[in-house]
Amino acid sequence: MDQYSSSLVDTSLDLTIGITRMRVEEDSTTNALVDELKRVNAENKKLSEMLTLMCDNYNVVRKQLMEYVNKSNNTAEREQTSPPKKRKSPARDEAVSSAVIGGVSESSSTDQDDQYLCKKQREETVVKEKVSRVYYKTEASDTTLVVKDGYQWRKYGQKVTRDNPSPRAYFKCACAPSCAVKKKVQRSVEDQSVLVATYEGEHNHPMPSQMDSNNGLNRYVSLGGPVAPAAAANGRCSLAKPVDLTESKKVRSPSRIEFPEVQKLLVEQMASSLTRDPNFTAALAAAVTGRLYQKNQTEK
DNA sequence: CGCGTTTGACCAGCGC
DNA sequence: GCGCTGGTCAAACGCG
Repeated sequence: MDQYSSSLVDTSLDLTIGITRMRVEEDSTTNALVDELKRVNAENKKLSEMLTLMCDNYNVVRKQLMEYVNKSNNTAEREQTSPPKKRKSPARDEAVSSAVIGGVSESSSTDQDDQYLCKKQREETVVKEKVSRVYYKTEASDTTLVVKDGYQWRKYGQKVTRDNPSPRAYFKCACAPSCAVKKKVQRSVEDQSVLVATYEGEHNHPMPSQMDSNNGLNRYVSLGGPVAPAAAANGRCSLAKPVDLTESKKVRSPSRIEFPEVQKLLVEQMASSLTRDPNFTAALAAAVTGRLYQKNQTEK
């Protein structure tokens, strides 16, 4: 019996030792996981800081762009002394403020553009109307030239232009002639799923309907500009209704970017835009690997 | 039948 | 001056 008891004690001791060892191993594994988690968190924090820095830089650049555009508009308005010509210069020499929708941004300037700008620099720039360009990301299967920007439009023409195989549609605000805003919609040459809408003029009436701002096919974020259509909404503008300029200003004001949800959307769009840019991803990968390499070197 | 869209014709600016 | 091109007009057409 004593022998049995002693073997039982030995077995229980072995078990205790085994459990303790397992716990120690488990603890070390947990510690290793916690360390790894801390390391990943630190990396995430660094990346987050980088992104924040990029956001700050982006905001600074955007602010400078807006100031430049406003300055150009003011200068052009002062210089606007000659009678308006019916046919305008290409949109490139106009004060164009752009927006980014669905992660598609305005393409960078080409050599042709540079030549054009050099040529144009010698000429006096006359801006007749405020022009903004908005990019709408659509479904690739969607072949219509309709963008849901919250205003009611009447199509009055369609034309195939020389530089783009896809047709360009011409729209007038349905409130015309009281509102003389026009827009041109054409698919992007680079990406057929992107609709490029060029707005000319400024609505002198509030948006017919502002319902369900995120329900539409097209998601959009405006960087500000003379005409800033809100997202997907349908409705007919009423000529009988008095024009509510305060509401109109509320709708068009660039300050709406300060709304948290819009700001969040802006960040999402920007992040999406950046991650789609191979140059950016390459630069980001280089930065991350560089930091990891640096960290490994310091640990050794 | 009314309204919106389509589409060919026409107009006017621009470059050669 | 002529041709090219973008922009607009308006009759024809389709849909509800």
